[in-house]
Amino acid sequence: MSKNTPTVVAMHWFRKGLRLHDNPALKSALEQSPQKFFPVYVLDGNAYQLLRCSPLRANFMIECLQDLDSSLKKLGSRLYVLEGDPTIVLPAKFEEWGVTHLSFEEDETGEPYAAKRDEMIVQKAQAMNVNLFTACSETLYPLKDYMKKGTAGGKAIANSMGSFQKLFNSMPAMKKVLPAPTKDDFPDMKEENLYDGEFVPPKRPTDLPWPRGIPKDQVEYVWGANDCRNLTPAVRGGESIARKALKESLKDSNWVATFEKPQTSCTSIKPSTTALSPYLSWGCLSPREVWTALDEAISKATTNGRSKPPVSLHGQMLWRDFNNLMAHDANRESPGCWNKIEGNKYCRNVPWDDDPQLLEAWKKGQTGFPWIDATMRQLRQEGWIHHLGRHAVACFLTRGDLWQSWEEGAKHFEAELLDADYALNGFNWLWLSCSGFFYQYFRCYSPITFQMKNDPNGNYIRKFVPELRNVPSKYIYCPWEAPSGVLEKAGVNLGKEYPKPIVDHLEVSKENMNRMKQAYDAQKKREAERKSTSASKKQRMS
DNA sequence: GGTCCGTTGGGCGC
DNA sequence: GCGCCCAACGGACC
Repeated sequence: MSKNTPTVVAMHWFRKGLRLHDNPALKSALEQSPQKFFPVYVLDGNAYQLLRCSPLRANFMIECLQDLDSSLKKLGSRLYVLEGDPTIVLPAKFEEWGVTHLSFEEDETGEPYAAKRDEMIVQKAQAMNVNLFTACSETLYPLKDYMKKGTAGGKAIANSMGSFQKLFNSMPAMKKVLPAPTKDDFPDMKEENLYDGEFVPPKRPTDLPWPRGIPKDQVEYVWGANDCRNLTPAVRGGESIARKALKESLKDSNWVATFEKPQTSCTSIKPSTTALSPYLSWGCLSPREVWTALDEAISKATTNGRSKPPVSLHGQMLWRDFNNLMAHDANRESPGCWNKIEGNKYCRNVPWDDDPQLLEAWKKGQTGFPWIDATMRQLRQEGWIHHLGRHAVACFLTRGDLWQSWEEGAKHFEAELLDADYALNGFNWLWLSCSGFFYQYFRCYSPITFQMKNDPNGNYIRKFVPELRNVPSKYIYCPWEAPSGVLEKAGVNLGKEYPKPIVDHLEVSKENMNRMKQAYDAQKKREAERKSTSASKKQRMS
């Protein structure tokens, strides 16, 4: 290196996108041929991913960071884990390490914490003459590209799956999947620059920072040393294990080619779907790589049958992009509205009740409806539930039975699901509560009969609600209908070992349909009034 | 204003 | 396992 060559010190900032494969921002930073390279992750207790975060989720994140660190070490590098507010911690490191180039994957959904954070970092980096390299690799296409194409000529952006599919099919060829960097791509860092023993990734949830400015007794989840001891995560975190899982789940090419989501089971003990969603939401897997892997698997299939979007596996990837696009569009007009009722243009305002006891019973799996409770307990136990199970419990909490706000349900899912995803979670809660995108509120999931035909023996309930494991199949979905002798023999006193149903499903679901109709009518009225006011305003002005 | 559609409802009869 | 009705939503398109 000649004396006059300025030193290139690059930093790649991992946030989501916790992977080395198909990581275009990481690649572009390495392409600057840096003399020093710092892959960093910032643990911020106030980040939305940590603020309300179950022990299983915290543990999953730690596994992702540990894996990233060990993969980087194999390439002669390592992960530098910092702690605090990134907008303060990172500029300090720019200074200390002499950073000249910063790369990161863009967050396009407009999630408020990320949006504010990135705006601030970009400002500070520019002020400090740090060159920025960003890339969109969270979705199959950049959301801004969908927006551009989908609103050309003053069109409204696609807001149904059908119209989104048309938009998707009109997009140009997808970007190629990038290989992971190799040892040669990394600079030789002198030992003193590796900061051995410093900035090490957390090993257990208790190593994670607390939210700042929130008293400990008001933090919803306290990460104790033994919190994960009795829990059994559905999947383990990290890019390495994610790549194995991808290969494994797509090896039966006929299964991949004929996959139809509604035909999969939500009462099977092991996931009947790919269960790759946690890897996509944390970015351990690249969506484009999954898409390509699906193409490859299907090309090897020997059956004639081919499932199609929206129910096929490709279709599941499309749903993901569509949901991200909707979150992006909603937040573009009203920042941070996506997981809220207020100000969300895609959300109808339904006057939900606010009953903490009902909400708590739902969260704990103590509603007295065995299948609902089993599903909610699987969520707590494993951090994952089948999509249709999510439908049923979401319907139950909101328009179906308990009439509680979907915002509360969404918060709980965000905290407990390993695959919690800002865009997808918001979309599905809007959908299930009939607040947006889906409006057929007279189609209501039965908390009793919906799964009877798929799991007549109630094995799923027996696993997750062990109090009921000896109840005969005939009554396993509705123990309150069993003669007392039958329950006694099974060792269950309703109201003691297991609760009586907290509502009368037939009664409240009927009632709630009427409330839904009233809410819709009220919304129509409000809209008509708004229209006539704005029309008369216009008239007055002219 | 009419018609058709919307990833995965429930219940009945056949 | 399929077709049909239940009572009836909004939105796109004509």
